[in-house]
Amino acid sequence: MATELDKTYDPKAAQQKWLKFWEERRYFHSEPDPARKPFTIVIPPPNVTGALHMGHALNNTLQDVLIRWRRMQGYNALWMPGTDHAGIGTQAVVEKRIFAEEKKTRHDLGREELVRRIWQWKDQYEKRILDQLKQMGCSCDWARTRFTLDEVCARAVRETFFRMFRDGYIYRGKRLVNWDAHLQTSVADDETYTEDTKGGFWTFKYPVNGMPDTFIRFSTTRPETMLGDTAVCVHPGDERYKHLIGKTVTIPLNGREIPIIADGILADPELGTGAVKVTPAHDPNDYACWQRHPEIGIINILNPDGTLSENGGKYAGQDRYKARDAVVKEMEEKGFFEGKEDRMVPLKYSDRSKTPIEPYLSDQWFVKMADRDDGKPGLAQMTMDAVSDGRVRFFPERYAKSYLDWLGEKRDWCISRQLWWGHRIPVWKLDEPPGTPEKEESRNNRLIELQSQYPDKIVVHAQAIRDEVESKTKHPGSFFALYLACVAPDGRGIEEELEALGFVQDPDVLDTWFSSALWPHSTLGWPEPTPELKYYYPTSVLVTNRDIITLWVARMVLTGLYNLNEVPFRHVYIHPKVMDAFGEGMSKSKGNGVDPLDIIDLYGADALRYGMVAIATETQDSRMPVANLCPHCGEKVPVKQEHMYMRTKKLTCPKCKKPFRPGGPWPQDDPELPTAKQASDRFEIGRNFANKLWNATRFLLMNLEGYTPATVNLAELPTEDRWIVSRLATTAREVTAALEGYRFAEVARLVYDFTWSEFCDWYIEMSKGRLQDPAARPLAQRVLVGVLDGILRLVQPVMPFVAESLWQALNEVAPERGLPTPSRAEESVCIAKWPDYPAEWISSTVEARFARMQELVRSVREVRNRYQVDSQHKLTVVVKCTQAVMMDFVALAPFIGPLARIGSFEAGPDVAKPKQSATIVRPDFEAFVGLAGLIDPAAEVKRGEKQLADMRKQLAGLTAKLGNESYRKNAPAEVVKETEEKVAEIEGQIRVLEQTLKDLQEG
RNA sequence: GGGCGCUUAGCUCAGCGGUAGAGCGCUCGCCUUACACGCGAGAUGUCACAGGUUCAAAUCCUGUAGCGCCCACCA
Repeated sequence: MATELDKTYDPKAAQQKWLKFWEERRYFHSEPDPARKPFTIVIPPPNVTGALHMGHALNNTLQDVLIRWRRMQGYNALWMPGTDHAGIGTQAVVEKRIFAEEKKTRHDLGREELVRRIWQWKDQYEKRILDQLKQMGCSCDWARTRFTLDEVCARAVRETFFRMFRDGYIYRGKRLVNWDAHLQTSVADDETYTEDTKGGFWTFKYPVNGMPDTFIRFSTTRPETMLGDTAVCVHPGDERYKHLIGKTVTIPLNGREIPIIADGILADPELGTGAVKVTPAHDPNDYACWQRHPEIGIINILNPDGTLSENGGKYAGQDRYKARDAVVKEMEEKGFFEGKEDRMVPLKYSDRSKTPIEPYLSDQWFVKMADRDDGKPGLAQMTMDAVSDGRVRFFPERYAKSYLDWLGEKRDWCISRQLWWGHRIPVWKLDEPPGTPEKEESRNNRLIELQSQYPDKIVVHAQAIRDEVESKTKHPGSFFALYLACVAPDGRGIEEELEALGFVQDPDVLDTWFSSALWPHSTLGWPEPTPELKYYYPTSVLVTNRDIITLWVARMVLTGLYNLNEVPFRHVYIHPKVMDAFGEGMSKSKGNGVDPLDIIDLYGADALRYGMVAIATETQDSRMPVANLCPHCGEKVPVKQEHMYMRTKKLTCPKCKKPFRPGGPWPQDDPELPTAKQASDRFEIGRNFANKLWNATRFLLMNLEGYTPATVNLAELPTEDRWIVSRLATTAREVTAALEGYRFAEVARLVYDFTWSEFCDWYIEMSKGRLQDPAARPLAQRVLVGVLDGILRLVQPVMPFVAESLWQALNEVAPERGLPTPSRAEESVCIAKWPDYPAEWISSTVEARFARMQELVRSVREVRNRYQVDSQHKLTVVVKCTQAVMMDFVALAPFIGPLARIGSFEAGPDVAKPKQSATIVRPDFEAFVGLAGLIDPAAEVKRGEKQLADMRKQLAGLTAKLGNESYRKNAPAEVVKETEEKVAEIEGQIRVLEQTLKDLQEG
């Protein structure tokens, strides 16, 4: 009859089988259906650059748990999948590869060809990433997969840009940006890292004009920027320099005369010489100073490639580092060099090219975040309000602070990147030098015509832009007319018209976050009024990492409010980080990652998922010690700290002495060495748990012969049945509450403990006897099946593969099941109803009674183990307890092993206290276990005395407590009562022990 | 420098006002006919440190130290 299950769970077979099954049945596909409530999550789109790592495993497992749970609850659940084009990252990777393979740069290939190549890369990696997600069991609606650069998303990007441009939120300006001279693009602050680098700290002096032999001394780490100095700055209150303020100095390198100014923010009298050179175009602080003192001017001395521009005078064309040496040499020769100190200086590097960042003045596009001139809240404020007033809630709550603090700075958002891979900025510009009035007029007329012809498709901003660099150097006071025309998404004809007029499209692309920011609505088809958008938006919850609260979460709220006047999601759940064994974040540069696919391979997807859920506690990041499995002999080689910092590329197996390279999601390129797979003990729990579930079900299936579904009467159930039903109902409630509060680790713990420690260790064990008894068997079967049914439902969101395997097996043998009245089980556990058992099932009385039974059993087992009583030996047990307890105890007899006799003091003194016995003293009963011929009275006395001492100590503590007047006065009555009861109990136990010890000593 | 978090059994972590918990590891005994990815029993902790609040503190407050993360800055 029963389906035969193997002895152990085979995750690989299950994964293969059920992935296909789910896909075929389209359980994860969702269509708008106004009759049902939606539950929607949009995936944080993984970058197409890389491989999935543990962070992804965690992030996506948690989303899947929520989606699967809500789906079971009857929600129309949609998990929208997709990937992110990740501008800089992807372009850099592909460029690097092309250079390695073909020795060609992007300039050799040209824009079109490079972009084509990146698309090829994207197609390959997107497929791989989505496949990895599938392997994890993610129940996404794959038919809806989006990509941040696909047509649907592109349209949303252009539409948003157009609206923001039209409304004056997007502007073009000159700003100091982090310039990557190697990739020749600006990079965002978060795309840089700072590293202490060996550098110099030079001190120079400039001669003060009109004051012979007077110099002003200053220090710098970048001497070449002297060429771009436009002032020297001192603190207004600095007595040493007060008399020099307003004077000028001459830069010896180029003879330029620059003022000495006072600025209390820039200059710190405590630091260095107290005087600072000011290079507005190449230092963020100096730039800020220039904004306070615009009269000093600003001079850009760098070209985009990192060489000096014509403003560098005789150094023009030299690389900035060469120029640095040359400048130092010239200053030294001219006698203005005061000394050099070797120093470790913190230097900003580009994360992508690993080259030092240059602060660089360039044209960029910005989104204005500040409050509006008309006093209405600006974009930042609007975005903050959504969280302040609770339209968006953070879990855990404390993360709202990061969000609000960051937005509170209301810093403009630089959205342009000098890349080729991304959404091209939909602005055409005309910035020729001023022409003849006639020419300009005809052009203006044409522009006006265009605007009236396509009123909703084109916005032209004609701005008088003062080019700060030029105005101070070549054409003081002159202005350029600059036309910026933004074209709406479907304005093809207009673009050509503009180009005919001499307009050129801006070559830059948008910051990746600009398109990611639209993700919750762009994926649903916005700006089209699609049924999806109407039905699924706003989404239910966003599950993400704390690192991108500002970069991504805040900006999604911003664009959601701006485009739809509605937040993109109700809840934001921020999960912990997975750290390595030494408490450091996992990253490619540290080489300390773990590949989730290795874990799936070794432990199964269910184990990976269980591990991820168990790790997701509310406050703490989680460490994950890993080992490499030697590819030659399979030996586990633990990863040590030194492996991390050295970024070890080769390890030698301590057992077989053969070399291999360590594993991870980012393995080094080395075809010579075999790569290790990685293991971590932390996933054994999940693997073992899956196996436990498997075998519990296997046991049932072996004992379901003759199973007949029928209603069970709760009131007539034996104690253990009432107990397991009560525990199941309690557990289901607690699991639901934990999920509602995003307390994932608790979910894992609850399900595990109930299944293992209660259902398997006690209930199944107790059912064994009943299953042999034809009278008791049918009921035992019904309750067993009913409880297992509930467990599989509760397990499904976390471990869907094993749950489905067992559900299907159970469906073959017991398709009609459930408590108290059976019904036909759903065809898949994925779409089974989430358990919500009636409150009447829960009985604290029954649970307390059963706890006492457990205590009883454990006590006897303890004695058995202490005296190494073998399984043949028959015990005599005498218990002092009530009739009811006695009945329970008799029922429990099989647990205690063979019994000669069992008796009770209060149920009837039919059994005399055994002569040679071990004593059990427990809160609810006293028992003596007869151990004729086995007992060692001396040992028993010794043990008893120790126990007695402990109890007296405890008693003394409690008595003292009760003697404390403040305690009696202030502590809650029930606490005092509990203490009193405890004291009475211990006193009773002490008496029993004392008597027993006396008996023992007397023989 | 600012913010946030962490410090509990050898390891990884729960607990977050009323007598210290789990998994792994360890000790002892078990191939008990679901499971050795298992069963039963056991040992193991001044809950980082110092103050404070309270009848009562691992739990709340303040400070110190160490670790981590985020943000800012470093002429």
